[in-house]
Amino acid sequence: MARKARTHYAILGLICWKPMSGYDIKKMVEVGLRYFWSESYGQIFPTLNRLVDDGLATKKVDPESGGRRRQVYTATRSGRKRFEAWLRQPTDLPRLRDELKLKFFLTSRSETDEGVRLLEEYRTQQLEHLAMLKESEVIFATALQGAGMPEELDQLMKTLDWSDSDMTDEQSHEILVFYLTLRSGILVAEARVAWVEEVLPILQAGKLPETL
Amino acid sequence: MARKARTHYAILGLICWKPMSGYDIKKMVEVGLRYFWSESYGQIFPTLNRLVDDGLATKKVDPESGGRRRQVYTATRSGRKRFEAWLRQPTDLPRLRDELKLKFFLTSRSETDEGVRLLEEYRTQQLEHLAMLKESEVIFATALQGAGMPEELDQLMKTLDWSDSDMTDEQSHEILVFYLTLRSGILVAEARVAWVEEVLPILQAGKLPETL
DNA sequence: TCAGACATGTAAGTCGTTACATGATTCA
DNA sequence: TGAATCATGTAACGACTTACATGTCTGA
Repeated sequence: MARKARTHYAILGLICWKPMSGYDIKKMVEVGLRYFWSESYGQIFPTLNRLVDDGLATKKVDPESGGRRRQVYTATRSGRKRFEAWLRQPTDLPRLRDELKLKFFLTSRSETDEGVRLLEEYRTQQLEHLAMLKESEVIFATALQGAGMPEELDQLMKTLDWSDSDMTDEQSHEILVFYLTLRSGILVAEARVAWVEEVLPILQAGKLPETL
Repeated sequence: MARKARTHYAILGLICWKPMSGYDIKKMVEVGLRYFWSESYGQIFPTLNRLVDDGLATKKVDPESGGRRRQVYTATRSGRKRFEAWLRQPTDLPRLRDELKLKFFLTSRSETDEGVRLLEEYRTQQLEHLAMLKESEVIFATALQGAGMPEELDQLMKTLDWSDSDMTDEQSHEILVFYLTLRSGILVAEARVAWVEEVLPILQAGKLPETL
């Protein structure tokens, strides 16, 4: 397998988690993992077939499927081993390429106004993102507090192949993990907003406050 | 130019900021921008020549250079215009692909211990990163408070072609901008550590605290 | 019957890193 | 003289997205 092969392991991990088709994987990523991961069809299908070639997964046609025949992929024993070995390997920090900070830096020889404008754009963007995350947070928290299963989780439930009437401990644990990863997105977005609040007055004053 | 062409604009922006060679750009990125950007030689040199082909930059040999002849690139008028237009375009959110959160999610059907281990690894990693950032913070703050120019800034000073005896207002403004982008890295790293502190006890308890 | 959802896939191109090749100068 | 550093560049690969092509079933 290739150098980092993050996509390979992401997909291998998902089919270890639960046998799935390429389409299921895409749904799963869009509904549940979108706060910290993305995959496109152009990666998913070639990768799945590559996993089969490498003996890490098997493919079989789902006999129950209506529509075009679903190809369901399942991790083999050696696939699981490979996945578990990857889990234990040290994890790189996410790649840093923050376009807005680059723009901000590059305006340092222009008018201060330009930097202020960029910071305000950043704040607006992050606040919108935050609002979206907080909506999801409420949905997950409702489910976790046993106060019913919000409609918005239905699609996720279906992808996970759960019946909506009975929530087992394991399912509730999985919803908890969704919630926890979501919290991380919220804390980071809040930190970015806090950064703007800290930095705007300094930039406008042109210097650090005396009280540092 | 290509779809997003972040690298093109990053490099164009740097030579608008100040005429530089490919080698200077690499240094600049490593010393000053590394908290939010990266570029490799494999991108820098082809991109610089592409900018010349497109009429956005000019190349000339630096007559004063010892060693192998330096090729110094300068933005043309149309290069500057292009760069300024890019600055005003809406900025995408950074791409999300956080490998550790993926691992954390994928362990949700394994033993809780595995998730705990990953969170602790994340905390350690972030704390190390934070310590490094805070060292740099002290260095920049010292310079900004006029308490002398720390040795560690020498390389940066040289890349920016400043003599170390006189710090003009403009130079001090640029150091301020370095400092402000650094603060952003610090706030985000702190938020990630806070996330671990929040999440570890919840994961170990297996449920949200009653007091939510 | 036909729009829309489900489902799988490919081609082309963009984006980015790593490893390597090369050459000149400085200084111990 | 020869190691370190400054400096430029390419080839090969790997990572990822977008747009497109295709096919099947369901239900209005």
